[in-house]
Amino acid sequence: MARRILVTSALPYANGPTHLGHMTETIQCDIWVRAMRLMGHEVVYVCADDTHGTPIMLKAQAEGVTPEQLIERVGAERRADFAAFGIGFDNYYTTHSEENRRLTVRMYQALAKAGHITRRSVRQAYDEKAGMFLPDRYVKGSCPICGAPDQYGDSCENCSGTYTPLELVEPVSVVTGTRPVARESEHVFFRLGDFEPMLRQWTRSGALQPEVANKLDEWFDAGLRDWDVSRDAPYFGFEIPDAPGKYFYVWLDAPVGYMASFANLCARRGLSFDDWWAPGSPAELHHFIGKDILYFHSLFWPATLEGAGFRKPTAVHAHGFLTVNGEKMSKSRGTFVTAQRYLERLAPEYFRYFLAAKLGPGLVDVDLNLEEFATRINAELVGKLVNIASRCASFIHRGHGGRLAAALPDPALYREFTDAGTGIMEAWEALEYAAAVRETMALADRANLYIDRQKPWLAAKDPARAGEVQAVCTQGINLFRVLMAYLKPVLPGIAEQAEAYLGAPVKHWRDVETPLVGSLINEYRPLATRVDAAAVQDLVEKTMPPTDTAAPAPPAATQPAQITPDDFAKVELRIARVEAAELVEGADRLLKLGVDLGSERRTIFAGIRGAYEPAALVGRHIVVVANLKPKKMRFGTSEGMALAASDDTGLFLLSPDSGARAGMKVS
RNA sequence: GGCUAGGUAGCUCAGCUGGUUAGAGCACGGGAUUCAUAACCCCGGGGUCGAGAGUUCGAUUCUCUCCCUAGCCA
Repeated sequence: MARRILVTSALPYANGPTHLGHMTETIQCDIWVRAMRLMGHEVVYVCADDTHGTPIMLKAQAEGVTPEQLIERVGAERRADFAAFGIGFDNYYTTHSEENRRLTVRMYQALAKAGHITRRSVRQAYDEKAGMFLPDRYVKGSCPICGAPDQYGDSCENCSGTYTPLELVEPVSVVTGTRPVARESEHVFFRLGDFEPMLRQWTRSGALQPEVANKLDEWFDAGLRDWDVSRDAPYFGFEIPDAPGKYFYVWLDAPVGYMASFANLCARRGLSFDDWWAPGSPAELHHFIGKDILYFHSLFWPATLEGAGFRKPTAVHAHGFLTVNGEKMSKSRGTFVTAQRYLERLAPEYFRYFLAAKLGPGLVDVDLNLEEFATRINAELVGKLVNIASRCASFIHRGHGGRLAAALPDPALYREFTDAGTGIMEAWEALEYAAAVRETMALADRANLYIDRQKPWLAAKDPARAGEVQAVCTQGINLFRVLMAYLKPVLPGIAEQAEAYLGAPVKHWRDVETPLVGSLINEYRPLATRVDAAAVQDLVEKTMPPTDTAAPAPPAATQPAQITPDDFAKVELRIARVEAAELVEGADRLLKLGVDLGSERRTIFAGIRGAYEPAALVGRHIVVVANLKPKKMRFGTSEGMALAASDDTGLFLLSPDSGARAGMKVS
């Protein structure tokens, strides 16, 4: 029976670039969405930028732009990054929207009317110079408990003690560096405790992972406190209707952004909002979140929904963080990998595959070990899976004009593959991604073994056995097709290419229960290529060794290996004339060059924006690598590489002496 | 400190409600093969299943204590 499912991934905060941590979240969610669709369910997948709050306001100030300009820019970057990684949102919206304002106000008023809102005065740190109240994290000072210096205003990293900013010894405002003063202000509170019986029941209803429910018991035991949902001006957010100068705390309107994004989609797609959000709605509501925001999604969110007369989530799926080479993502360690940095080096679906191979339903962190990443892609994805198609394709083409045999020689084996589908799809649904990938790859081993046993390359030497060759390879290609269907949630792009190659789309995973026989298939082109281990290692920045010794690093510590003239001859260098040059929207370092190579025109993206004005390049002759494999980037495909010299003092394009013409070979 | 997870081959992990000589992939050693993107196939070495105690005819699997790791504590 087809289910109706609304899925959300957590709203990324709009204050910085998208990184692989964000991608981990959305990819897990996107795989689930695609899997559920492949099972025939109706799924709507929405997300949005989380745009309100003090950090956004201050960041915009620091950049000299308005908050609206900041979130507009970040939003555009986010959309592009998510699209590049194949995240198939039905809608990616923003919490700074009219729909969100309307729904947040509606929720607040309903809560107030039902008596779940209360007000009282609180004392807070106030920065007189900036004229604003300071969030806890914007006050630093020495820990009042253990005396550790330079601690945030909420808790101590040294002794784990918690306190308020006003208790800090020698407190300092992070905004202005001045000493904050205590000031009273009336705040609006949500009475979370009103919902404790409902929450206790809901958390054990199957909506949460067992370990999460255990965790919540701890919070129940500690007692549910009122939740402060207001902030004083200046604040970037929605003003509270009956409290001028007060704004809704960003965490109140952020999850409402799920509803707002959906409402915005309703208007475009003719869906009924209430069908999905009214109490008792038969539609399911699934939230995917990071474990850091469990508190908001498992307590405040269901309580505010219930109190305001909406349905509650069917499930909240929390996941762990992404670590890189066993360490937290951190700028100082060089392990902070932005989506951009990844996209400039590797194919997005490789990351999707790696994650799927590692992810389970729990809260454990996933480690991106770069060596393992390269191994899994090369050994599993390319060496095992894609290899099945690759090793069969040529036989079907050479002897049989691309036509598959009329029947499978081993229907029982095929049946084993299709029978495995139920279990694999169930694994996707249960978020047991690693298990699903493991089972699929075990089947890939069997497919390779089948081909190895049948040895079509031997039969191919005997014209009388042509039918056998065709049959065996038809079997192999069909086994491959089944496996691609199972991995389609993870590898939507590669799966589509495979479907195009076979001329048979897969809309439902059961579509592959019927084998593909007797039909023509297209010319095989590699569906995935091995990754270069160096490109993978380059994801993390080489961090400078500690400079305690103050000794300068020895120059060129590692000499590249020597090469032969033959090695050099592999590189085709040619003179090119720059015909056009332009800035690339959204890329800080790139220029897009249109170059004349004598016999043809090429587009090349070069990371030289910092050193050259586009206009100054037009008409210049430069040196390019002409036989470089085209590289797909987010902005287009780069069909070569422009050579330039560089070190930390600057970057300089190479030019030939006058007389050289476009297309000339350099050797 | 409290709580939540986890500690199984060099690495990443699988082992459901306790039951024959503890498994897979990668890595490593040997062999075979050449259709395939040095891919694929066969064989092999390698583990006191964190430590100790208990329950049991029998525990990696259950109980307790301890050690270690990660995370959470609004």
